[in-house]
Amino acid sequence: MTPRFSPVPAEPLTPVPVMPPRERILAAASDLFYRQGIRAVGVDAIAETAGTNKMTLYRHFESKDVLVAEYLRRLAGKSEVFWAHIQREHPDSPRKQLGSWLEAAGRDANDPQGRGCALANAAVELAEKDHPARRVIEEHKRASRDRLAKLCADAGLKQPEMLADELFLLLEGARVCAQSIGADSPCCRFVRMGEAIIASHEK
Amino acid sequence: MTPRFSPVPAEPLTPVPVMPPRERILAAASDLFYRQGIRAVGVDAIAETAGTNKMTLYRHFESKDVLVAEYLRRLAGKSEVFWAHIQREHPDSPRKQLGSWLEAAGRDANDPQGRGCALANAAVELAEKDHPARRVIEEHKRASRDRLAKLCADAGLKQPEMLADELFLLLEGARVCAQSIGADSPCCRFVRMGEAIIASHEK
DNA sequence: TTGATTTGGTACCGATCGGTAACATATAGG
DNA sequence: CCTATATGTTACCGATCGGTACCAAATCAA
Repeated sequence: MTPRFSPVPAEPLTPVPVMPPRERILAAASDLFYRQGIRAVGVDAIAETAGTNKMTLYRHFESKDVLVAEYLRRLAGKSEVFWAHIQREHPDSPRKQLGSWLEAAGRDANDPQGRGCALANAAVELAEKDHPARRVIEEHKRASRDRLAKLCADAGLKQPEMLADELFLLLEGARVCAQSIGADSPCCRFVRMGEAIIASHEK
Repeated sequence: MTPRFSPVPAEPLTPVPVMPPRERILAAASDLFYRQGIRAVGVDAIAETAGTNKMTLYRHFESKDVLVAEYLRRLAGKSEVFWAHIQREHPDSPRKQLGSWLEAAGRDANDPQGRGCALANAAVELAEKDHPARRVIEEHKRASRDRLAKLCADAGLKQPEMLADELFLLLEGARVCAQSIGADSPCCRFVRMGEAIIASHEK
């Protein structure tokens, strides 16, 4: 059944200017890398999901590895935004900031769709210690832990460095635990544990 | 330079009966999977490392996925042996058993060659929720946490269930943190943190 | 010694991997 | 309008992936 008339020019699905290819690729990569794992996702799949092709992908990212690094860098950036947010939320109460952090972390660790921390997962998947992503991962993790330590100190809690380490590892553990044990796992009690640990550092 | 004489028959490198192929394959897979990651290692590499070939590998394991599952099952078995060990070490002092656990966990989390918990890493790498390895992982993690809870209860500590969750997540966190942050990371202080948390549950 | 079972070796399968060449098309700026 | 730049399309590269067919050599039990 061949068309007898020239087809009506199809209107673009989104009349507003669509995201530029680079952003679409990054968005597609974010989704696929996080949900399926970095090594499990090929560049073809990313290009297709982004509604483009492999050539355009390689015009914007010189290799899959630097795409991975950029994917993680963006996530680290969102984390910065989050820290700024809780600071703006309670400008003069480090204690409440810590509460916000704990609550958000708990939400994050208990997200049924979640697959833990993308940065930590990447560190597990990318064993090569010279992978371009590793710098991003280490810097982000170190910065997160240090921010937390500053918060604990500002909140006037006892042994703030140790408290920060405890809370940091508790969260890292909860996020990886959510992937190994499914439902009804220790990470369901994350917030309560965090509160108990904080309480044990009260003066 | 062609050989002028027929070569002396090479003696086997190990005169004693060598490990059977199945064990060699499992040993090779353990080493490679743990150090490089499961998805990063192909069956060819495993067979070659095991000093055999792909055909023999597939005669003993119907697929790479069941080889992975068996690799993890063995590790879970070694964990059972460890629990039996610390129980035999201090038969009538749950408190000392907990001390042994903490010390061993600390050694494990701070091993510079280590790459964290192989079971947890596998959970991160194998996102497919119907992968044969996932049952092994979940059962092992759940059993570990429950053993720890029993130990905390027997040791007569306050809120043993919560304490077990805290220590469990602390260890999970330390092992994943060792991979993301390199040296000088919170997991260096793992044992001290564990002791502090235990102390906060003292009656 | 015979016969059955277990290995090793090699070549191969289709699929996919990361990455590129070449060319056509669209878009935008002057 | 012309030109430069960004994007789309297609086909391809060599390498590797997980998995198998086939046969020879070794091993072992009877």
